[in-house]
Amino acid sequence: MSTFIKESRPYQECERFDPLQMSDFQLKDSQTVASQIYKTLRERIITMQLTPGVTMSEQETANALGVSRTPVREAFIRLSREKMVIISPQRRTAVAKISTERAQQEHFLRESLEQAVLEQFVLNLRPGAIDVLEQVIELQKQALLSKDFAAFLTFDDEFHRTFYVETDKYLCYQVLRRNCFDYQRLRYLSSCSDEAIQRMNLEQHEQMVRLIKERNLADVQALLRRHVRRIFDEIKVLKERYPQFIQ
Amino acid sequence: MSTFIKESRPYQECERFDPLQMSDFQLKDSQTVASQIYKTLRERIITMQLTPGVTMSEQETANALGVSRTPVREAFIRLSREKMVIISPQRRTAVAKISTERAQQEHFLRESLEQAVLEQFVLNLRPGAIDVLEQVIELQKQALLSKDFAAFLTFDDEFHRTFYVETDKYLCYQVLRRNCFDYQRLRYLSSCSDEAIQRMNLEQHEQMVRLIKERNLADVQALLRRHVRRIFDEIKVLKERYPQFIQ
DNA sequence: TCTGCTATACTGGTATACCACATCTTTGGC
DNA sequence: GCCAAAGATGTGGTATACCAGTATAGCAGA
Repeated sequence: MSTFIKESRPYQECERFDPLQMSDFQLKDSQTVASQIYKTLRERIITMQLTPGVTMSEQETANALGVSRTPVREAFIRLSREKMVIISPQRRTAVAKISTERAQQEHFLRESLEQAVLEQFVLNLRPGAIDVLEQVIELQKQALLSKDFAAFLTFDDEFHRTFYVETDKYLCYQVLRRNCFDYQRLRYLSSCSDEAIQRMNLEQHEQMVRLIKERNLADVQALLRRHVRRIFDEIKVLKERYPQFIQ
Repeated sequence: MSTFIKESRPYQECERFDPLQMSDFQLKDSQTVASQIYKTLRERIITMQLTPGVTMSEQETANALGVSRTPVREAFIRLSREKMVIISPQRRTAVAKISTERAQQEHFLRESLEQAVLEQFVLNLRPGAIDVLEQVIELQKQALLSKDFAAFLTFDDEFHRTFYVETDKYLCYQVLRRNCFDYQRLRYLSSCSDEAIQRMNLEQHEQMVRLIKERNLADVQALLRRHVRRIFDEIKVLKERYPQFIQ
């Protein structure tokens, strides 16, 4: 029943989170401190700036950010609920390693949901919806040209998000975002390391738009399946390249 | 962008959570206090013992339970992340009303996922899986005979959970549980008030098992669709019966 | 009776202090 | 040199105190 990961290495050898990484953190008045810390840490974990296995202390993070432990703790609790960090009471808190088992189930969830959403999208196509997709693709092209990989992934998300927005399924999209965390990290590892993958991603998006224009539901669903499953062909490669991150 | 619900009534008229309801709460050493409070409140909200709209104070809850505000606050934060309560900073915290919009999207999520899981279940039917389903149905029958409605709903969940367990999709099941909260509350309101609905539920389960035995995927998926959509035929009735709970 | 001001009580957000417990380090015996 | 016991250190969990902002009630003036 215990939820924490037993580390074979002694704690003293565990890599620790370097608080200096947070030096550019600036507090805004418009949100609660806890919420800002949560978002910052989440972003840094997904983009692998905080790598899996790294130990994070509530106290150290609070010191580095110049706030008390309370809001930091609230942020940690949120992260642990979403399995981004593993809290071992009285022991330590660490960034969770990427679980391929988890990523596969997250993928299953995403594929099942997005197939259904895509069906609704194609069957009730709103005038102008295609334009939105094509605009996003244009932004992706520009990001690719300027080699801004982070922006490219943001627009990739935006492309898929459009299906949910247009079919009034935005809450479903949020559930997906909050629960497909290991899948996202794998995707980040994969895309950022290889420009060819991003180009293929872009081509598939363009092909999807063409098929949607033709109202070709069967083919667009098949393409989406291949599109989101791509990451699994690369898991083996990623596992060899980043064995310390993936379990 | 604001997430809190504007109440038209002055706060003084808002119904408040009666701490005496928690008088049977007993602390166990095996879990953290925060976790126990969370589970207790969650259970009471889902089973409508804590009704939508009721105001809950961190301090009052802490007093009633004989603990400090800190673990209570952590429980509240968890609940608010799952949209079970709405925290209005510096104003109040209240049990969220049931949103039909939310329930519909939760239903869409469940239907999309469970259809896919059911397909895997039927295509890779494990010997003994049918037995598990039939055992659960037997338990439901007994609960129905003894008019134990809460137990009936538990076994109903257990029936559907079996599909996820057998197909190694348990993490997907957990995502569903944690995100189909308004759907669950509607189902509770519906089932507990009408024994006929429970009988129909049971019959549909039996029919599903028969179709699964025949490996009749198309019909069992169609039946599942009708099965989980049943609740939506009743929303109008529920909305008239409990206008104060549903928005 | 109505309106607007103000004092007060109360809310949730944050800071701080303390605790039990896991781990690490030192120590003292052989 | 080894190893176990004892103390030191650090962790997350909990309790308490304080803060800024909000709602309420009561009062003052019309």
